[in-house]
Amino acid sequence: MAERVTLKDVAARAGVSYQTVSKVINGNGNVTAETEAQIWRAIEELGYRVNVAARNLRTNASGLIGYTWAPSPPDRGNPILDQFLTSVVTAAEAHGYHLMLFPHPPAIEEVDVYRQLMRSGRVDGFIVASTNYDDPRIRLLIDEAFPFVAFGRSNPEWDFPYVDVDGRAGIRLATEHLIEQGHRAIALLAWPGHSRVGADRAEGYRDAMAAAGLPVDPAWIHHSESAFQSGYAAVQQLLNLPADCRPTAAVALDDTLAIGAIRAALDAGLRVGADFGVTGFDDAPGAQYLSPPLTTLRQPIQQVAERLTEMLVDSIHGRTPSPKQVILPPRLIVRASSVRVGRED
Amino acid sequence: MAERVTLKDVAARAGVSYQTVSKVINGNGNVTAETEAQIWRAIEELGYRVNVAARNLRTNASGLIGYTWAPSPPDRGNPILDQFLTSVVTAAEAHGYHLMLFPHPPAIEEVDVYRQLMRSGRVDGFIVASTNYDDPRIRLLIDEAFPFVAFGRSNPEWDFPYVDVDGRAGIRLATEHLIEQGHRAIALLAWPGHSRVGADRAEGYRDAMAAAGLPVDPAWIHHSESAFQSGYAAVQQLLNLPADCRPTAAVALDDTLAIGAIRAALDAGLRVGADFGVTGFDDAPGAQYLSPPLTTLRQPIQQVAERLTEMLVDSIHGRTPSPKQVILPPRLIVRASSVRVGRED
DNA sequence: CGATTGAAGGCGAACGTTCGCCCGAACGTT
DNA sequence: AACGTTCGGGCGAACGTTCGCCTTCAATCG
Repeated sequence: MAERVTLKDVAARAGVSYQTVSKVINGNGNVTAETEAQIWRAIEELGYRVNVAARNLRTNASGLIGYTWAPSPPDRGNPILDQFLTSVVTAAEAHGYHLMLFPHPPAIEEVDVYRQLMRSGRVDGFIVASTNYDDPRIRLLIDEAFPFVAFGRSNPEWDFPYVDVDGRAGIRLATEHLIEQGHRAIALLAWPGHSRVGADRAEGYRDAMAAAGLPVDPAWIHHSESAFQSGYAAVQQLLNLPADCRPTAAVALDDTLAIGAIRAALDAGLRVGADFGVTGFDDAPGAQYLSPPLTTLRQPIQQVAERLTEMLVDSIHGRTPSPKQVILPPRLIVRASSVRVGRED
Repeated sequence: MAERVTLKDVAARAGVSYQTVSKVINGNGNVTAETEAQIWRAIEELGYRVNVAARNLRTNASGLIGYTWAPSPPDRGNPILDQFLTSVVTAAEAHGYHLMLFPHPPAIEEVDVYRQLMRSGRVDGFIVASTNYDDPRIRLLIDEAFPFVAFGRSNPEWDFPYVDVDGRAGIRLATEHLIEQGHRAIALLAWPGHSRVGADRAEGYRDAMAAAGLPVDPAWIHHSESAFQSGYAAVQQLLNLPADCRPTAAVALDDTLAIGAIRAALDAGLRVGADFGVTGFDDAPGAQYLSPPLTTLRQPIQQVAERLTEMLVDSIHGRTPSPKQVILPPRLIVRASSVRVGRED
């Protein structure tokens, strides 16, 4: 257990007052180049590091950004958590911040946990993910005027800083791509319930179909949990439709559904790509190694993370981030699952 | 921006000194049930939360556990980071700690970053992952007597607390399983270089082969980067061996290699499972949805995380964790990629 | 040549806790 | 009746910073 080196120790060695050392470290204060050099030397020699607890107390800040995320079911990891966290942590450090994780609270205690973290001064700001309509966390943070940035949108009438990926444009791209491949009857594997993200992505499908003048048969739209089994079951049903309204392709709102869809099509004896097109969303690791490799949408996670961090740091420092809202486009990654090679139509 | 509520405010309302309030909150101090109730009421009414910066300064602790991890290449996510972090964060909170992430430092600055974090008092302890022989981080932390727990082993002569998964036993299980399926010529898809984990796992393969009295042809052992392409290339080469020494199965040290191996076998016209057995390691999300589903080893991540956290908290509080070293067995998950159905041999 | 200015750095105070020690009252013991 | 003990709670101090203001001294100016 090493002895703690404080400002006073450094000051004694450099022959100045300890407050002057503080000034040098923080870049304020007028000091000759000579004394400054002496101070830095003393710091070096003693291996001094500022005591963050003391600094935090004095400056009333913590240097921490709070983040939590909904744990995914064990059979289905969060495909982008790794990348996301890496990017956020790196970007945060560049601004002198660190990321503090806290457990995902049950919905009932949700706002309480946020309130406690802010009241106790444990974090300077939040990154709020998995947003939804009427999100109570966002409501709270707006009301308390506490710094935060959301990864995802919420109620349009609420004015708060967020970064989001344009799921609607993404799914539109995927749908257009399938149309281009000659598909006319295209199914949609969507999510259940009233999810902000799900609704947004689904719009992209309708956009593309409408723009191409293609009718949408209600039987083509499946709402189900994001799970392999759901995707599988959905496509099984779709393939049982009468031939005149049987879809030849499916746009899935996420990769997991898409993988189930592929398997169902293969099991039905279809060649995925040539006979039945499938697209996903997320570009989960391994999507490229499926057979056939999955066409999907890749989110610009690193950019998202960087923007989120910059905007949050601005908010923490009392600056309004500009722009206050950012929407980034995903990129369509075309692989074999959606491509008809040498088709005749 | 809400006014900060301090101990003094609570004390004034409850009609006691602020130090008494502190005592009540921390569970020390002798107070009548009556005054205690009054104090708690005042806390409730004012919505008081302790100021962690002040507490940290006084107690010389931060309530934070530091963690970093090597970011995985974009095409291959960390299959277990999500689960691991969820488990650690939850376990830590149960002990009053939070997890602080910091960017993975380049090897050159590695120990410096750890040193700074400890000197500045930003964290009370570390969880050190991806350990290796002669790991400089472990050396540093032992030397400085700073609390930490490793996820993984290092030099056997170093005595420090760790939790590890028994990769050797795991790979042995996988190999034995393949032998049981009738395989005699079994290849090993191993990692390059001098990796602690890689060496350990590879031992399990030799164990099983030796125990079954099976010879190991050096041509069966491939060392390469953990990547789809490596697994693919390795199996291509293996299948080109003369028939009398051509392996009929492969044990891979991780799922990524295994997936490459499966594809190579399929592309060579073999039925994976029946003609050519493959096993992986990690049970990556999606491994069960491959075709064929992948036989693999699942690490008891949640247990690992819980043990790590308990042990670290013990260390932080100056208690020697007991046991000081924990090795947990992985579980073999048998799926179709390694099973010969109705084979005749 | 005295007054003014600006740079260099010292100094006191405060941030909100926790910790150890003290004190008075009440009680029981010899 | 004098004494020790325990209980309930007060009080001063300290943790290591940062911040604003003050002092000193030399250089500049009218």
